[in-house]
Amino acid sequence: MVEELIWKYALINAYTHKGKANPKAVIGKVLGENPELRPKAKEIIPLVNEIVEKVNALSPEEQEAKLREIYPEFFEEKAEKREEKKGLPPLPKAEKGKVVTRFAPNPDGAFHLGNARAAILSHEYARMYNGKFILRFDDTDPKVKRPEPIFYEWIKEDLEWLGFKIDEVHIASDRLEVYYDYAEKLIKMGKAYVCTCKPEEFRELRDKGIACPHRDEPVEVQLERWRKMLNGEYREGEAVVRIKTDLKHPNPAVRDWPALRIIDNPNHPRTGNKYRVWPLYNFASAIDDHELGVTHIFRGQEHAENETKQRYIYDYFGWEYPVTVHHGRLSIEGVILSKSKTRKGIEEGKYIGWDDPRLGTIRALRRRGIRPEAIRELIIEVGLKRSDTTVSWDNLAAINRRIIEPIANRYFFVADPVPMWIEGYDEEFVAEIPLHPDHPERGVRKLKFVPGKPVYVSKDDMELFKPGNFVRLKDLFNVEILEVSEEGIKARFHSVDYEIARKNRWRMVHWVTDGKPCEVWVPEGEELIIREGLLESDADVKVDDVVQFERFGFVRIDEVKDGKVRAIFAHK
RNA sequence: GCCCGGGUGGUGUAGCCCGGUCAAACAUGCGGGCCUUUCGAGCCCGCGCCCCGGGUUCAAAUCCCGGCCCGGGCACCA
Repeated sequence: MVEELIWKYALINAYTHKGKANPKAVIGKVLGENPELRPKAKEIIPLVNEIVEKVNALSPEEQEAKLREIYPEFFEEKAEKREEKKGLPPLPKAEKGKVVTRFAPNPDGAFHLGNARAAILSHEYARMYNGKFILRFDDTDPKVKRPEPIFYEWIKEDLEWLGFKIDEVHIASDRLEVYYDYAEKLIKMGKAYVCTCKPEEFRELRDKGIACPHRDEPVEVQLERWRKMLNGEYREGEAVVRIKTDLKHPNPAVRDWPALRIIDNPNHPRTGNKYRVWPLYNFASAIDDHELGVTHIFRGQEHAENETKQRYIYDYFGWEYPVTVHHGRLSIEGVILSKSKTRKGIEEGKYIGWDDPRLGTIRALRRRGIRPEAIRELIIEVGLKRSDTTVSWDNLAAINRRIIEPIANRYFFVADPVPMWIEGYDEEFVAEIPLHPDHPERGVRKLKFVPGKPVYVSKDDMELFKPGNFVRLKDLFNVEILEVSEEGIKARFHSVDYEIARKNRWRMVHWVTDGKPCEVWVPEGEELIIREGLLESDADVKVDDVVQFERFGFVRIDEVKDGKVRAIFAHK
């Protein structure tokens, strides 16, 4: 009985590992799959050792035969094994139809790949559970991180471009009265107070764990001061509403944290100077997450401690805190993400705008021809890990390439053109080349060779052009290089057949006769390299097309103006 | 200083809560081959990892203790 079981696992183990079973692995499987045997482990181990020895003495053929005899199912199971378990793990405490998630950016800059992590996870889970996804603009700091009107639009556009279905949009600056109501409630409950200490003085007391003089004053006094905050009797910096917490909390920052403060001339892009009392992030966010029925929050681990603060409010009101998932920061190798760096670079004229191809904003990635699905896939692959991750551009490129490869039509682009004069072929030759090798139905482009006129080849291929070398001009013919000089290359026609080039392993290069001017912007870290060149004249490209310049890379057409083309490099 | 989090192939992640089906998976990368009018793509084969030390256990990537290293937070910012 038990022996037979051991035989089975020992044979499987031997079969899958070159004929030699490992006794430890066999014990593991026997006990792992048959928990009722575990108490008898001491008796089973010697038995396993004995049987493994017998199994290992057999030839692989005998092992397989024996395995087929006692456990033929193994060979069937093997075939149907290997189920992919791609995608995101299930969410704790999530019920179909009841999940509500939100993404709460400050519209003070463009949306970038780093923010996209929280956004995509939130949206993805909302869809996975047939729930609701809310976009809420956290624009409650008119001073330090000032929102700008354009970014409200851009963030929405970018999310939609990513394929989001946004169920609701809320704007914190529209909801100030709501926050005021809750603040007043907390004051009346004795859970919040108006503190008029100087910031440094408060900090000193706080660090010692001592209550400030205003904390324990009666509710009527607090309400009176709250009124003075609202009606302007207190100026900026003179009063702040604090939430009462444990004054001995190990983290001093948690102790009686500030909830609302005064800004004298907010000049807020949406509400102007209508409101002078503004909630701080933790207060507004805590109230809104409850008010809007958010069940699951995804945010960066830098917010992990804010949860401690916010929970005080939830406890005072008897609310249930949403499930939180904190992920690490996401960055991408060689791409600038930081909002402040980006802003500075734009002001200094270093970047051409928020969609400069060197940047990691969603708009910049889009401009380079990165598809939204690729970004989504990347984020899902990175998942929920709490530690920070830096993904390589290669990784994004690999995902993106798989997506655009079938759609991108092919063209010849010659960077830094060099003329090549060819002797020995006196007829016009028109090469017809499919727009996409796998999709002949899309049609062909025509490239013409005219005797007496040079063809242009790329300086990038210069090392192939050595006197005596042979190269094939792709889809045209093979030539022998005769001479290379400042003025260009002299070559002689050799043969038309591709087979000849193939057999001799001659390298293939691209060429054009009369191309149209084309420049490609190639972002390389901090640099933006502009490659000037010629695009085959028959190329009918339109803005937004993602195409492949053969042997150069995938690019997105950024502009077509007066016959001149500008493209932006995505990746090889 | 105080408070969190994390260390799995070259890189990025899964597995850890609940020890055995992990002789560790997936993607990317690298090497080789096949195919191919892109030294591209695709297909096939291969390479390569549980931070260190101790402990518990028949059995540890997984649990416990200690160490090392790396992030993040500690604003009247979000």
